[in-house]
Amino acid sequence: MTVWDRPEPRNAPVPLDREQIIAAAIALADEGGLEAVSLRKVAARLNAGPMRLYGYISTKDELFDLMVDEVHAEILPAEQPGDWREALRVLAHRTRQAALRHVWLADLLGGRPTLGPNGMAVTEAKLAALDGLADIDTTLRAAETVSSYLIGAIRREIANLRAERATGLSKREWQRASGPHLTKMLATGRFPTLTKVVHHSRETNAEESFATGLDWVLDAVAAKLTPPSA
Amino acid sequence: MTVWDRPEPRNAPVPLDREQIIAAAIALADEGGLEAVSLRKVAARLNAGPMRLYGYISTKDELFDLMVDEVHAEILPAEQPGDWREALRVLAHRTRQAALRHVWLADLLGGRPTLGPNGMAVTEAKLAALDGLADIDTTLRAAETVSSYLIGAIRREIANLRAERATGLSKREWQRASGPHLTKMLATGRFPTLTKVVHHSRETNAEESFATGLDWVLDAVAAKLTPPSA
DNA sequence: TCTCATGGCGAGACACTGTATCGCCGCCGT
DNA sequence: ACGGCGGCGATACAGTGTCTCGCCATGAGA
Repeated sequence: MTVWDRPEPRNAPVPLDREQIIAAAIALADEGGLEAVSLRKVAARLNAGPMRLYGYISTKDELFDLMVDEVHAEILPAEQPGDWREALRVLAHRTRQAALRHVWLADLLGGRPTLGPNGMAVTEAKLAALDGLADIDTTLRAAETVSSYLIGAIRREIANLRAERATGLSKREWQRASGPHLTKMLATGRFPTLTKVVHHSRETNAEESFATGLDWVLDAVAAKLTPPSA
Repeated sequence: MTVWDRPEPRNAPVPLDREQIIAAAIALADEGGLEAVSLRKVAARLNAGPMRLYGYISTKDELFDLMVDEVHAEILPAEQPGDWREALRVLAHRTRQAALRHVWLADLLGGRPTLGPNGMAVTEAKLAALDGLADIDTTLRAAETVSSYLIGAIRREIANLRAERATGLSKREWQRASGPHLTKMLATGRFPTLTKVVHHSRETNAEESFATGLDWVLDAVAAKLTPPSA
């Protein structure tokens, strides 16, 4: 065996730490979705063998948790508005934007408790915005209600976005032209209200829908924070 | 080769239709979660080879869609209350109960548009409950907002439930005893509000939390359906 | 400077996965 | 009784997450 066919002693012996692993995994997910993330591919991107990762990570789910936490760092704004409502609104919109940048986030959001440092910082920010405006239980319920709406709305939006992308058409076009199944379903007459809505509703802008629903939920929260009797 | 070692001409030649496949898949998922559902195992449960399923199903994701739609059949109540608010409340609670019966539903809810007949029937029911109480766009927005809360709240609840089950303790116990990570995190002092909430909030009942948040959202919807000016 | 022990690393193995291909075999029509 | 057809499953393939184990490069000690 000559020097030439002997493998290099190490392929770019990058020191390799968690951050790099997470970054590589996120890059992979951004490009090809969550299912494109395999430990082998993440390792390959770092010029390492698959088993090397297990020094920094103990399971694939743990890697997903770390990815989610990393994105939560993007979500937390530099500075928070003093107004609780504005603070929650900003947090919500930043979460949505992060999900649009990293569509795979929708698959993970709400799937596990967020115990990472950044995720907890976001939770803290939500609670802090509401702190002192009502008793603790109401504060907690308010934060949870807003978060629930957030998770559901983002998931729905991304799900629709993917469906549209799959057919490559706008929503309106999609349901009319490329959705023969839906058309047939509606034609059965078993869904009169749905049919009416589909045909007569305005062309919807996703961001506007999100913002409107969010405002409604915030209205509801506001009503509970400042009880009408007080 | 004798008769004895020759395989039976067919292992219980069950005619096999979609319903059975879906039922088998749901049973598997109920027992071992979504990841316990593999085409091989589903087929085995029906005394069939894996490839047999492809006559009724074209991909695994499609099977998941069918499972979700099947559960939506459990969700639709026999009869709907006339009161829109009560109708939506019943629908929401039935969805939650279905998710508690089939925890894997939380992983799928909101992940793809619901285009199955039962899923669409549920959507129809939601819209029908709100029909005529406002213009079409408001109706749609209301239904979507409630659905978003529903998806997020269920996902969060199931995520927590799984985390608790993993440690085998009650929520309170969990965060106090078995969550050394969390304890350490809170001890850093970077999450003052969260810490306060964790220590001072009431022991929470999941169903009550869900119901309360739902009521808030329904309040918000009610306010939009009957504008204060009218 | 030479040697030895240590431990990080990766090759390989294992038990699976979803899905495509293809040839057998039982059944139905003639 | 025979022939052709078609549904079915064995087999194959490219992948997956994770475990085990032995190599080899690096450090310490003589």
